[in-house]
Amino acid sequence: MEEIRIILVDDHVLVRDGIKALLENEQEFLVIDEASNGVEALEILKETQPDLLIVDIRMPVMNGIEVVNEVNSTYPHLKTLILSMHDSEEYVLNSIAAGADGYLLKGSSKEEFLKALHTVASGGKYFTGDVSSIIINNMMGATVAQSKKESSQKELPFKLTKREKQILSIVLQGKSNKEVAKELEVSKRTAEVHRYNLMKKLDVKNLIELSKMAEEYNLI
Amino acid sequence: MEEIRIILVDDHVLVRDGIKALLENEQEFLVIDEASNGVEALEILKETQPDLLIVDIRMPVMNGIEVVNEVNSTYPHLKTLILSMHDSEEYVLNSIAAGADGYLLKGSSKEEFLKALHTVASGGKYFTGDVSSIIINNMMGATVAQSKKESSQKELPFKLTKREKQILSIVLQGKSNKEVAKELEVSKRTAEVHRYNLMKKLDVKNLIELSKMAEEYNLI
DNA sequence: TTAAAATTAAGTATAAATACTTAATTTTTT
DNA sequence: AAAAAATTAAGTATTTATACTTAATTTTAA
Repeated sequence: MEEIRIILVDDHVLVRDGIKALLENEQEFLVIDEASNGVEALEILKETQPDLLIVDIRMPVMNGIEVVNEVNSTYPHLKTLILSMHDSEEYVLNSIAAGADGYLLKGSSKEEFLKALHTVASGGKYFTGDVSSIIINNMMGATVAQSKKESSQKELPFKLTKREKQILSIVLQGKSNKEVAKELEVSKRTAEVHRYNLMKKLDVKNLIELSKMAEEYNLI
Repeated sequence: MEEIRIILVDDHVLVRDGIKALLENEQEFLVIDEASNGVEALEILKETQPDLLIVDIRMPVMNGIEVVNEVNSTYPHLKTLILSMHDSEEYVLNSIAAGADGYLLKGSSKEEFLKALHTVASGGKYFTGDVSSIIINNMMGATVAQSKKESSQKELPFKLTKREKQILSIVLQGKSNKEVAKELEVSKRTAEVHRYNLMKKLDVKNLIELSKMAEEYNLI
């Protein structure tokens, strides 16, 4: 196995030196260059392409997340590991969105650091367990949603009749009363009344509010 | 601070004994009971309620994920930490869906184990970095989507003018042409024309389609 | 088996949106 | 400075939605 070529990007010399010292004992990693800010890093990348970039978030001129973003669109195969002092939601989520392959806190142990490097270098992701609250909560809110607390859906402060739900679902397809009427084989006036009644029940005064309301309470 | 009361759920005596031995040296944790499968665990919970459950996934009679699921709907405040031999996608994702607060591999270090316990006990989530590939990849597919490969947004097959975008955003708040006109201090007829033009550009024929389109191309 | 609720649909009136066209001003780009 | 694009707004006609009320049937629940 060839060694993994690394570029360090951090504005503190001490941090870079520390990491270099640490990696000197590991023959599978080779620090080939270093930069003290994002712009410098991108300059280096024009000439030398490493396998992995270890990037600090907070840096002058161009921060780590911007670097990752840029790297990701320009050199898609280059791996990026964020090394941050902070576990803020903003940093973590933006790192993921930017396409970072890993996220470590500077307080991590040497063992975890090396494990993260190996994982990321071999195509995996490594986000320290310390930031999993952020990731999982974001994931839950976005996709799986509830599960803890109340796993049932929001209680409706109103009750639609069966027919009204039918009309609602057709209305939410963008159909007019005339079209609703044709589809359900009733008079246009009937469709109008149902629509009128259900909008009154839901206390909305236009289609936009209606569709939001329907989504919120996942009617239909 | 009171000690954290724990119940161990694992079908291997040796594993339970190992964890007990490990936690005996930590005065903030107290193993109050143990079970060798899910059903047994739920039986115990009817009488004693701990703060935290450490659960193995593979168990006879009732597996760990089912236990977590059940615990989550019956005792929502009880924390659950999955201890697994495996980092399969199925296990990890199902654990999250079931509402587990943490996920550790049995190969974890003592330090990580204790950190995970503390994090979970205090209301956080702790998913070991070893499983972050799974979580992040799933997250990307589900929510953030692209970022690697093509990080740009969908190309618009049409171009709205600045004014049209303004009108659009107000229209999407459910406002009528009259209201749009008042807000932008133009005549109602002007608002009508803008609305007409933008709906034609977007090739939609009602508000529902318009709001879907706006969401899809994240206009506004 | 009644009473209550739901479905149907008409009447009446007003407001709003749709579907254009034409065209005078501004603003922006070349 | 000229051409192109954007903003403004009027005209005209038709369709659709809103805002009710009243009321005849059906269906459902007590």
